[in-house]
Order: sequence, then C-alpha cells, then structure tokens
Amino acid sequence: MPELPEVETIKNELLPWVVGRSLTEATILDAKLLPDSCVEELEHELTGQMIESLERRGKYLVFHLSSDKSLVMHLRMTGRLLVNPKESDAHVRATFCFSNGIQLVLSDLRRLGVMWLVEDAQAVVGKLGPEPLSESFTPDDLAQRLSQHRIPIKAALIDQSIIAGIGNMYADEALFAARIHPLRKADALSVVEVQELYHCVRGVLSSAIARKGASVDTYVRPEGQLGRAQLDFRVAHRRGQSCPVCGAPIERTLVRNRGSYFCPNCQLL
DNA sequence: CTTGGGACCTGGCTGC
DNA sequence: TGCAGCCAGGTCCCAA
Repeated sequence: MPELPEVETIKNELLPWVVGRSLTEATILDAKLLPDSCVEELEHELTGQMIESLERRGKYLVFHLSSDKSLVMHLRMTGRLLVNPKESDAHVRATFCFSNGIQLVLSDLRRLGVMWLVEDAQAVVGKLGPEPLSESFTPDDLAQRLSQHRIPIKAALIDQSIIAGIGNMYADEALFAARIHPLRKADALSVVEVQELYHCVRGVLSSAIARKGASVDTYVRPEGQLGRAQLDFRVAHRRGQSCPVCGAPIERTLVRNRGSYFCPNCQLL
C-alpha cells in the first residue's frame, strides 16, 4: 500500500517520463475516481496541458499543470501508476497519453484511489501535518504535536493532520524500533521516548525510500519493478513469527480498527 | 471539542 | 470441493 516511501519512489521514477511533457489525451474509465468533477470536463481540461512539475506531499502526488491548475492524486490502498505497461490489466481506471509517446496508466484493484483538478493544491493537501523527512521538522515539533492528543500513539502516527505520510506498516515498524507499545497514549510519552520515536520514524522512512518502497500486496514501481523495503520489516505482517530482538512471537492487535503488529516483550504497555 | 468505530472497495486466503 | 467470512488499510463520516 502506498505510504510515503512508495509515493516518493513513484514520484522520483515518474519524474523523467512526464515533466516537461504535454498530455495529448486523458481517459477516465471509472467515474468514482473523481469525487468532485465530471469525467468529460476533466478529460477536456487536461488535454493539451504540460506537466510543469511533479511533487509528493504526504501520500499525495501533485502534478502542476501549465494552466496553473494542479492534478492531485491519491492512490489509497491499491492504486498503481504504470509507464507503458506490457501486461494486460483488468483494473485500469484511467490512461494518460503524452507528447513523448508514453502512456501512463492508473490501475486500482480496490477502486479507492481518487483525484482532483484544483486551482490550488492546498485545497487538498493544506490540512496535512509536517513532512517527517523535511529538515525543518524537529523532535520538538513532534513532541509538541503528540502532547495535544490523548489517542493511542499508533493512531497519532497515522493521523495525516498530525504528521504526513505515515501509514499502518511504517507506524508499526517505527514503534517497534522505538520500543513503544502501539496503545500507549500519545501525550504520555516521555521526552526521551519522543526523541527516539522521531529518529525511528525518519530512519524507517529513509531506509524504505532507499529500498524503493515495500512490495506487499499490489505495490509496484512505475516501470514494473518491485520495491524491497518489505525485506527489512521486523514486525509488520509478521504475526506469530519471532521477534528479531528477543525471539518472542509477534502479536497482532487492533488499534482504531487497524491491524497492528508488535512485540509484546519489547514494546511494553 | 475529542475520540472511536464503521463504510467504502475487491480479491486472496483460511477454515469449516 | 465449495463457500462464508476474515483480512488488507487510507480517508471520510457519523455517533458518543
């Protein structure tokens, strides 16, 4: 599932294909993709537009167009962006043809992905919390934000308005690395614990970007290769397997209705 | 106001 | 073998 490292990888690998290129044709095959606009209007508005730049904000992709509008995309659980896919695909939801002859395909098995064409991308991404990997984001920022919430720390880490880009998998990995139980209250962590968590969040995300994302479930990179970050996972999706630190079996519990994997011995409540 | 839980969506897997 | 039900989870929406 695309979280920050996966979306960052998609952005990096898509960049050379689309930036500076013009859209010759846009085809939306699933109206559910557009919560706020109609298919024909959006197809028409996109045609002829040049992609001036492409950026990631949280888990969103933002295509800045020559019309000064922005196409903002969220892949949610199973959305994929593929360049010139060779294999046939029953879940294609949109296709984009570019002036350099390439075809960009949006495929989405569970149909939860969405996109918006907006005057100002802030209308979509404005409510997001800080980027965890930005230089301006400090341990004090994290401490200040966590201190305002009584919710489980796991729920706080995946709340996009508190901090942007972390999803279920990387929240579990960061909490394991920091030896913090997912159900601890966000505002009850010590200064030392928050500092440790800050470094673990950044470490886990940076390593995953270096590995080009985690290919669990449906994630593949735009040119079809798999990511390798899942090979580093120590607790995520490893219920029953041995904790790499102490050997105890990894457990799964629910936090806000999300499966949460942790070591009951290393991460005490 | 905050917090928590369900809905959305589909296909693979598990267990009876 | 068949099939019901669980599981995956990002975000929105509603209720307490």
